[in-house]
Amino acid sequence: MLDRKYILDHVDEVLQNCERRGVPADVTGLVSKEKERRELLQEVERLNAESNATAKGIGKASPDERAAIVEKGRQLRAAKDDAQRRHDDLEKEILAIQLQIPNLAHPDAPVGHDDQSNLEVRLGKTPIPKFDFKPLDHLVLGEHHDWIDFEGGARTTGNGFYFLKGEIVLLDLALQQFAVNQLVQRGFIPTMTPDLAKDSILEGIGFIPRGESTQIYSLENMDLSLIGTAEITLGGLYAGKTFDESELPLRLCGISHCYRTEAGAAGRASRGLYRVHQFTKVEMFAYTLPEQSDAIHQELLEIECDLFDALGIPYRVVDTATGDLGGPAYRKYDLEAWMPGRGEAGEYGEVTSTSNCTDYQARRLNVRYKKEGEKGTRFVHTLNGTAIALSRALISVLENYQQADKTVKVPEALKPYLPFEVMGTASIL
RNA sequence: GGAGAGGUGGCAGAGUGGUCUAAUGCGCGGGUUUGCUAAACCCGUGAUCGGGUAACCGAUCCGCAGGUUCGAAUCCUGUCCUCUCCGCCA
Repeated sequence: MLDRKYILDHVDEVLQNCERRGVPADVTGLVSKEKERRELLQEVERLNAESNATAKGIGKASPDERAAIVEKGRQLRAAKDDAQRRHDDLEKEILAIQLQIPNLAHPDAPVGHDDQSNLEVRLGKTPIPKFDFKPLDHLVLGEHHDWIDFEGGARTTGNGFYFLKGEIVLLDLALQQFAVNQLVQRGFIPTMTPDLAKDSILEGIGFIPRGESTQIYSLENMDLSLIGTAEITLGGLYAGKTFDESELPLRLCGISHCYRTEAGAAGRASRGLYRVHQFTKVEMFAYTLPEQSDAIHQELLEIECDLFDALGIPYRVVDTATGDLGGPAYRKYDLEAWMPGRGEAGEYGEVTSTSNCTDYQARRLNVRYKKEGEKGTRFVHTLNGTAIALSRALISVLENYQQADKTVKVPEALKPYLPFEVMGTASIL
């Protein structure tokens, strides 16, 4: 959510931003309603002040005077209630518009209406592998070794759910440990978060938990939903808090399951583990001072690059175009890993994403900081980034490290966490 | 899940319908006194929103949301959280 004063003072900029991001919002409606609301607010306050003054002297009034005062108070209250009601209705309408207005975009973010305008900004250290055989996709490999069982998932839970079995489970855990260890070394506080969160927290982060096209599973008769990412719980963790300046930046990482309905997202590009209803993710999250957020955003990106460089997986980094940013992000980078089994001859597929949400989420969740010697409090900035999203990381490892005999080598960086160096030889399982 | 107790300013803690729209203490800031520090004494001490060039003025805030009343920290309803005990359970 943008600051209301800022919107009023920068109408043209906000309108242009909505247009560039392809997010329609009735900004001019907000401006006129807000003007009307402020007039009503003054009316309410005037009536309140008068009412306060009227009630004050009643203690030492004679019975006649008392009756007059009560009658006057009654009238004032009726007038106030009426003005207040009109004010509150207006406030609701304004807030509804305000919540639709997306965050501003970083001036360097590429302008464009969709992901076609995303800008490739760099490549990973690992070159795209050359195979002297036709590489398979992860699903073929996974079914061959009985590592991935979508049939079992469908039987027990439904289409889009799966079991991991055998060596791939150890690979999954190794990736988690690798990522968490790297992050702890860099000063991130490791957390395991709830997999459920209140709808109000989801909304604060920028998700819409209920309704037709929601991507969120929610529980019946409760205001709880399954989280789509630990960003939700890590952002909710300090909702309502005022940090001391010295506590920031605060770096957290969270391990959680992630649940997504993926409504209307079926298709060939979603084969196998690429788009599933449940996966595990190690997520980075940071609360920062406003002046720190750009640098921390670069830091999160560097970490994501370092992790995939260390894993020996080729990737490219794209700077996300305005039209593909969604609501909360001010700037977003995606890492797209090379997936040799994807498409006809390999394609890049998104494996991580890091966003600087500036104060957009903090304003909704009311997360502030106080600066020594400064009056008042201001909103923190929040950032998030994927360290490792397990399902897609598994795809990139299986497909890039596969060998002609369908076995899969273990990335050097994961060897400390695994009791084998090659998967699929049936040596230990 | 059941029973009970409680949530008040940075902290502690009083206040159970109108002389205070929050006492008092601690903490914090300033001052007086004073070799220095300390003590003592005096003054001050929040947030949010709105109006005003400004000094300043007004409104709101006692977990949160409603309600009763001319008037609510105080009464009523709902709800969240904390603590104690019981039950259940990995």
